[in-house]
Amino acid sequence: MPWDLKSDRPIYAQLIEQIELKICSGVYALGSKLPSVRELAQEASVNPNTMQRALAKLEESGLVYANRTEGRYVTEDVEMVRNVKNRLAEDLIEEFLQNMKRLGFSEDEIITVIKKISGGAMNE
Amino acid sequence: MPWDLKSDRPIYAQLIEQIELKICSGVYALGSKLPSVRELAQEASVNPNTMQRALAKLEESGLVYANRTEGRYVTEDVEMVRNVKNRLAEDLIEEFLQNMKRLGFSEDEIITVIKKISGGAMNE
DNA sequence: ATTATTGTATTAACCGGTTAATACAATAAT
DNA sequence: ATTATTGTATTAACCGGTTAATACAATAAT
Repeated sequence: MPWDLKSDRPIYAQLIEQIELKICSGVYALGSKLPSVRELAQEASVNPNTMQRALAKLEESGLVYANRTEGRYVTEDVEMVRNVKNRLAEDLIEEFLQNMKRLGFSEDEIITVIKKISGGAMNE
Repeated sequence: MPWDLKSDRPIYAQLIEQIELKICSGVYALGSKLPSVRELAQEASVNPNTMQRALAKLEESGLVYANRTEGRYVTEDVEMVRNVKNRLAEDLIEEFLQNMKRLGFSEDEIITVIKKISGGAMNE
């Protein structure tokens, strides 16, 4: 899974999202050790400072924690990860519905169209 | 409908989207005259240059056109607007599905959750 | 003991989007 | 004819995110 960063938004914010996603989806398991700042930065092709900034924010929110010279770990708090996952999902859904409605789609139409597309060639 | 611009992405890009939305949803009707650059800029609380930039881009794509000193108009091309609307909807859906899947939701789960939320207190 | 790797911090340069101020030609409105 | 409004253009300043280079203390690995 590539990091696919777009240039139309601050990179550090995108990094936060991507890491949250990886934690929620299990790519980075609960309690597991994260790659080092420098490794992650190289992986994502960004400056270590930028990655550091993203990680610091994630630390604020409690999703990861750092042991000074040992490395960084994903929280063991299952509840917290579940909450983050739910929050992310709700945000995605609300924003999506809002935009579709602005485009002039009704809720029924939205569901119909999603079924059609998600059944189709979407999967890659 | 306010312009609700966020600071985490280039404003001109957001302006383009918002104007596209307003055209697709009929707030700015086909062939109708748009407010002047200065008016629009004031409405959206941005610098006229920034609004001008967004409009210039929309002009490139053909969705609006300018008559030098007369003002700016929405295209009369129904087909074009329909296409834009479909493209915007598809983009929204694809991005949404992609993100939800990354979070670990299956297509069935997505539809279930959308039904639940869209039936609920979403509407404002 | 020495070395390599960890997170962390600092400073300066860079870069693109945004604002600000201003000007101009064309023309609709008066 | 004069005036106001239109889109358009230009230049400089500003600002926040990003990069770059570098350094440091702590400690795991050797």
